[in-house]
Amino acid sequence: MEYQLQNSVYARTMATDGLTRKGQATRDRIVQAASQLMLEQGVARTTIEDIQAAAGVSPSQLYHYFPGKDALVLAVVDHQAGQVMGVQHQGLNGLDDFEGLGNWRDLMIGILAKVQCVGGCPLGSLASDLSEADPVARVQLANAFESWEALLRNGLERMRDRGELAEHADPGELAVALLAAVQGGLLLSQIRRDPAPLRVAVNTMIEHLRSLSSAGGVR
Amino acid sequence: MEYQLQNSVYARTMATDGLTRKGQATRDRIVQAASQLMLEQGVARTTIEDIQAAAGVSPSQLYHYFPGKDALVLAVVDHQAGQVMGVQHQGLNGLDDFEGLGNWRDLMIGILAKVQCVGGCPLGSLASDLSEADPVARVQLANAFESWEALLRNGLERMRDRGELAEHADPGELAVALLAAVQGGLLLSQIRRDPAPLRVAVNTMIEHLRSLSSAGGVR
DNA sequence: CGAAAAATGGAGTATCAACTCCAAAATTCT
DNA sequence: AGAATTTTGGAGTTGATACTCCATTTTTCG
Repeated sequence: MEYQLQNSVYARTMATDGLTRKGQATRDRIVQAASQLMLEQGVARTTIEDIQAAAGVSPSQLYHYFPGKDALVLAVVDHQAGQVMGVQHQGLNGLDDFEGLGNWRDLMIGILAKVQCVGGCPLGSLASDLSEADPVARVQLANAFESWEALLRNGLERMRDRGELAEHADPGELAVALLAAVQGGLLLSQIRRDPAPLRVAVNTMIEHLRSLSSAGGVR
Repeated sequence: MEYQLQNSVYARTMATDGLTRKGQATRDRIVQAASQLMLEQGVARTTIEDIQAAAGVSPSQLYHYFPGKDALVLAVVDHQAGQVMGVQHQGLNGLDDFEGLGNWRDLMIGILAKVQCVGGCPLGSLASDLSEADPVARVQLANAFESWEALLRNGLERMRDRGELAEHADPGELAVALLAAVQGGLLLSQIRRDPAPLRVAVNTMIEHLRSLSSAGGVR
């Protein structure tokens, strides 16, 4: 089963209907191009002209689908949230043991290596870029991280219910710590151009969870 | 003893001499203003004019001290690295037990709360902002993180030598994980405007270290 | 088919942002 | 003091960038 954003903030914010199939395709092409460029060079450094060229559209087309750059940025945030949550859903869906946790880690490291650590986390980069510049985007990103955290928390709760984690383990706090390890690890990996920091950060958190397993971890 | 950057990359890169006392003051004012603005709104969104206004200098003054924006950005990176390392040195200097680790955590949380989570980590924000846009700045930031990591590693090694950590604990990996927890926690705190994520992320890592204490942690 | 709606092409504009230039004032040094 | 050097003021230039406008083509739908 493919993951899908059921309640796109953007869809709620902005009319997506009244668009023909061709129109949808053009709009998608714009969002796609904008997302990649903004991930690679930052939001402010990405010009409308860059996006036009990459998407192969004219100015009038872009402004036909988006009132301005700000609106396009929100669409990009939405798109990247969907992408990231798709991967996380894939990696965390039905997670209930340490093997699943290892697969999730490997999934992320694989993706990071594939892009050679360029861009870091699409959500994390946008968050850092937009937190102080665009209050609307900040809230939207905060919600995306909330969902991500919930996904982790649910998985950890399943592990606890299943007896893989001790009773006194706090899935809520552990989810936050795990998410922070991922984000911090990705940032360090991005700046060092080396997947190792992400791997070490996540592995260390997994080790911590093991020490909280009902068995008491390896001693 | 006050912490001081002994080998400023900028100092090595750029002549700082031939400057009169007044000149130094003006230059410092520019770097100071640029650092704050770039932290608050990002590098690309901060205009030279913004900086001129905030520092109270004319265009010719700014270009008298810096060949262009890129050079100023490098000076800002250098300045922020010095600021952050100053705090970290203060928090980690002579660290050799869990009490010190708690003080270090409280120091960071206190600073974060003081600015109401705006801007996040000066180094982390610059790293995310410049990693893909400015290769020179990226290397400079990578070096700063390297120093930070070394500071952590040294502290953890002292703890291990002192018997606070088990023999098999790996200070190198734990330092990376701790740094990632700080960075990830700061990012989440910035986007949620709440110091809790940083606190939880760091506390979880400290808990992990406790589970690696020779005593075997609280059970 | 044919009218209405949607999509597109492309030239054009107004503003902003980085940077330049040169003369004048302040400071340093002998 | 006085020459050399550093610092400063501020108008001006060049190019980039977000956005507009309107005519034309394409698609939808009764």
